[in-house]
This record gives sequence, C-alpha cells and structure tokens, in this order.
Amino acid sequence: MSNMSEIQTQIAAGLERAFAAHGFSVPNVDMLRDAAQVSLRTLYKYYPSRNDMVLAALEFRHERYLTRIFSGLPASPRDALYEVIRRIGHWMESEASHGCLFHSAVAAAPENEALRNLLQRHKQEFAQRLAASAKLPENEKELLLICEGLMQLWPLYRDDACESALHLAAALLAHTRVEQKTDGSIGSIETVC
Amino acid sequence: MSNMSEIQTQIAAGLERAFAAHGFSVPNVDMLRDAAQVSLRTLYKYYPSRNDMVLAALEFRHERYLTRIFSGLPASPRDALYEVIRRIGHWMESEASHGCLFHSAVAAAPENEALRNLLQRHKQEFAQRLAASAKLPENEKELLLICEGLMQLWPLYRDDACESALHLAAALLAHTRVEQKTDGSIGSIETVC
DNA sequence: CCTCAGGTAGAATGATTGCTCTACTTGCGT
DNA sequence: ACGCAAGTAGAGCAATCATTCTACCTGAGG
Repeated sequence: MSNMSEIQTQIAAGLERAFAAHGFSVPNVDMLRDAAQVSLRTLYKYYPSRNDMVLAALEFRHERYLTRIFSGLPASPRDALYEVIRRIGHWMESEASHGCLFHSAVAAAPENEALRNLLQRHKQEFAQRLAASAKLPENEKELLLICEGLMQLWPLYRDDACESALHLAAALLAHTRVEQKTDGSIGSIETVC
Repeated sequence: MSNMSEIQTQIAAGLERAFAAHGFSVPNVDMLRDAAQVSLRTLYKYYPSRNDMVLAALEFRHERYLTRIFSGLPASPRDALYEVIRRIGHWMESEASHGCLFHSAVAAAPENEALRNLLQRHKQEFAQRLAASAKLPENEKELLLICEGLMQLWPLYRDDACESALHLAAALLAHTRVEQKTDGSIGSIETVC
C-alpha cells in the first residue's frame, strides 16, 4: 500500500478519477490509460488485468476517504459525529456525486467476490472508526446505517440529506441516553414509551 | 403499465428475475431471452433494445415492491413503520440479497438519464407512501434515510441490520415526540416516557 | 383448405473490448 | 560510449455482444 512507486501512485489516482467520473462499466482500458496518463503497456505491467485496475482504484480511494473523514475531528464525541456527517456531505459534493464508489463497483460486478470482500472491509473499518470517534461502540451499526442512508439520499436531496442525517444522529444520541438512565432494561422497542 | 399482454408480463417478470439474480452487466441478451422464455425476435418486438429491457424490469419490480411493502399494514402509525422495516428485511432476504435493484441499475450505467429518473421516482413514491403510513409527513426524508441505510446494511449484517433500523426508527419517534412537546427545542429527558 | 398473425430457432453482422505484441525512445550508471 | 531498465505509441487478435435477418412452425377464423 505505502510501498508504491511514484508512477504506481499516479496510475492508481488516475484510475480512481476515471471510475469515479464514469462508473465501472463505461470506461474501457483505453480510457483508463488516458486517465492514468501512461502507456497501455505500463498500465498492464502494474495492474495485469482490468479487474486489478478496479481493485487498485478502490484501495486508493479507501485510504483517501478515511483520512479525509477522520483527520482532526473534534474531541467531543457528539461534535465528532456531527462533523463526520458534514464531511460526508462535502465528500459527496466534491468527489462522489454519483454515490458510494464501493457500492457502485459491487453493483457493476456482483459475482466478483474480491470486490465484495473489499466493500465489506471498507464499510467495517469505517464503522469501527466512526463508533470510536463518537464513543458509541454499542451503536456501531446504527451509526453506519445513518451514514449509508445519507450517501444514498445525497444524490436526491443534497444538503437536505445531511440535515436529515444530523437529525437522526441527534435522535439516536438522545435515545441511547434515555436507555442508559433506565439501566438498559428498556432495550426492546415495545417497552420504550 | 396494467395494459400489458400476458406474454409481455411474462417477459417483464423474467427480465426482473435475471437482472435481480446477476446484476445489470453480466446478463447478455441471450441470457435475458432464456429468462424470459421467449424467442429473441419476440423479446425485441416488445422491448426493442437491451436498455428497454432494463427499464421494463425495473417498472415491473417497482409495482411488485410497493404492493409487497404497503399492502395491509397495521392501522397504528408506529406499528406500520415497524412493519415496513421488517418487510424490507424479508424482501431483501427473498428477493434482493444483492441490494436495491434500482441503485444497481444506476450504478451499472451512471450516464443513463432515464434510469436516474426512474430511481428518483421510485424512491420518492416509496418515501411518500411510507411517510403517509407512519403519519410522519414532516419526517419523510428521515424515514427514507433509515430504509435506504437498512437496504445497504442488509448484505453485511442480515437481521441485525433490521434491528438497527428498528432501533433508529424508535429513536426518531421518541425524538419527534419530544420536539413537539417542547416546541422544537430539545427538552429534558424527563418529558420522554 | 388456406391465410396470416404471431410465435420459434438460430445464423450473420458489425462494432467493441480486453489483452498482447512489435518497434521505437529515453535517461542513467559505469 | 554503451547497455539496459523502463517508458511510449499503437497495430493486431480472439472473443463477445447487441442487433438484424432468414427460414420455419402453429393454431384459430372464415
């Protein structure tokens, strides 16, 4: 990952850009070569098949995404959570207006197991870091659910999607606080209120 | 839509099955013909291009999905909401284990505007009917966000994704009740329950 | 009996694709 | 000065795909 030659990094960045801009079915290898600004020969030297190029683009994006979302968050768990949601909005605006690249990749090639594994690792690492930042290890899945919903809603509602996600996050925080106060016995939905 | 000949319906159902099982890039027209159990000629007669076949499959699924999710819901808004979430879980289990077909279609062909419009109409109609069933017209976007997040999480967490969605729905209900009680400002915890 | 609308099977076509290969260039260490 | 590692440009190849076309079948109605 970090032991990438300069040219390899340039290629991976170009691949990510191409796939992010046009999805995973449209760009043929010639287009990928143009995006990587490298000859076909060299492209195939580092990534010997188109599928490898897809994986390279996703690995590259994974790193970029995590640093962008989790670098220098506020110390307060609540503020960190809200800030993550806002950053996802900015990320969508500037880099992923068509939706999550990992889901797109899996959707374009559902039988590709390596891709599905990569998606799973990506989402799980994101969820863990989010739960850690928000100091809500019990609610990892709920937090991930909010962020996934946000990314799906964003193409439809733009900034309103962010507002909804923030709203839900606030509701979750308030709700878990209630649950803690009542010794957790109010765990099941039926018993709440 | 409802003025479809018998054979046209059979074709659309077969197309939906094929795309749901294998995504939108893998099945070639021969495969679609096999799924539709019809000759290539007839297939092209009703849907003169592969893209038309994709649209037909999605229209068909749209109808099937809405009836399956919203038919005969409980009268209580809260129970209706919970039931919708559970039904989405069952739907994923039995019909959409790879995720939302509409998102998959758009992911496979991001430059296809007709597809994007269809996705938008599908999600918006779903959101409206859900908000109406749950009697929460103010929170249409939040409800849609929960359901979208659930559909994304389902392939990763299965039934646990449902639990998380139910948990979030409960939090949202509790939270909006508090907001109403306290005129919009988040009130003291004691007013909940 | 004949017609014909509406079906079937599947070969032909033209374009595109992922990938390989040949031939040429360039920069650097000794 | 020379060799070589590592790049470029782009032609060629086998496979695949969407689409069209030819040829044949079938059953209901007059």
